[in-house]
Amino acid sequence: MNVRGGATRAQIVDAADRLFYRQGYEHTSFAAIAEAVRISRGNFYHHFKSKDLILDAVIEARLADARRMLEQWETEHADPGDRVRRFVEILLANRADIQSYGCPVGTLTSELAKLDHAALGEANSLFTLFRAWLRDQFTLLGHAEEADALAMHVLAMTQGVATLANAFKDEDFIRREVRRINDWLDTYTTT
Amino acid sequence: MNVRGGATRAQIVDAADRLFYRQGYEHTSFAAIAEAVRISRGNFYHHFKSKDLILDAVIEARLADARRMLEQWETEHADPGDRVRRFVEILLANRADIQSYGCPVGTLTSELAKLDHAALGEANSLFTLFRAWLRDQFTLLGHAEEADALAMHVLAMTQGVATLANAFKDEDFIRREVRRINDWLDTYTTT
DNA sequence: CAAAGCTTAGGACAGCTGTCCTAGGATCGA
DNA sequence: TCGATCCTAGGACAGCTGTCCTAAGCTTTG
Repeated sequence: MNVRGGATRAQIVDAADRLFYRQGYEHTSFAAIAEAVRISRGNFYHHFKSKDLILDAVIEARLADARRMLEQWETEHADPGDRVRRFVEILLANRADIQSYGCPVGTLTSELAKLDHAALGEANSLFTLFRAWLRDQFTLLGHAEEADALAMHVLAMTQGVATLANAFKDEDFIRREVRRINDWLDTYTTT
Repeated sequence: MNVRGGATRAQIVDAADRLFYRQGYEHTSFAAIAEAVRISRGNFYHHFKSKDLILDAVIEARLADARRMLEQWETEHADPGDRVRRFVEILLANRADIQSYGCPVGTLTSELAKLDHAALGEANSLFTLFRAWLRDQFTLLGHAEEADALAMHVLAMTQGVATLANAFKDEDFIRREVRRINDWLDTYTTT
């Protein structure tokens, strides 16, 4: 593969990622991605034989990013409680995008479920990644038995906040709910 | 308007409602709705000049249904706390649909947001309806000052549960979270 | 009964979709 | 330098989309 070849492919995945997030998977056409990368549709087809394959690549890229992010947090925070807090604070860090487009994981999963798309399982593995990671943190905090339930609860709260923040575009609401989640976390993380 | 005319229109709205919920708005074509109602596309166009107008009618129908439901609850439960519990228990009553297709309000809102669709405001008014109703209940319970924040919190939790139930298709998770929400509600509803 | 209006069917239309083909240009290895 | 491989462009294709038209049937009203 050429030097530029890999770069083009990465650009396609990058543009598709952004467009899928902002406009939805189905609503984003081949032509739109090609235009965003400024290549012809013919060239496009050389890199990805079908739209489904772009989706696969996008999900893989998101998975890789997420893994990198979680590993990063593990080096930055020794305390598992702080790691969970860092996870919840994604809502604040990405509040602008969340208000405009919702959660990238939740909205993709829900769209693919409605489309009955083959890649739904892969998209769900994004949720599974976070779920397992959160479970590990709660286990480290000494709540092994209910760790998975707690992980799911954190996921549910963040998803709910993202959905409503998208609907009402209310930044104060996000801050309030993050504070509430953090207060709740204190119950499980106070030394 | 003929007797059968109104019935056909209602059938169209009904079929569109179901299809929009199960497949998403964009993914549902004129032809699919027409086939579900067993009428020709020409006839279809006589009742609705555009796809957007069907969406408007579907949202209006959902709003009317929701209003009826909330009024019903007000006659059935004298205690505002019980009314809020009844709201949360939608998650259990509709658990099969929620696991398959998510929340009808949340998924529609999030799809229309991505499509940048003109009817997004109308779809959001479904959320607003529930928000205002919940706010009223919390006000009646003596929490006027934080009533709106509590209403939003209930909405957020139910949305989060719906999203994850859809992703993981886990009925135990739904039951667990409903119990958790009810426990939380006890804090605000115990006499 | 007759006219008017409502309802229905079926097909036509342009535009967009994902897919695919061909052919020329760039880059690499020997 | 020369052949092989990769990359790119542009267009063709069938199929589906929402929209619209026309003409025939039906129901209601006078």
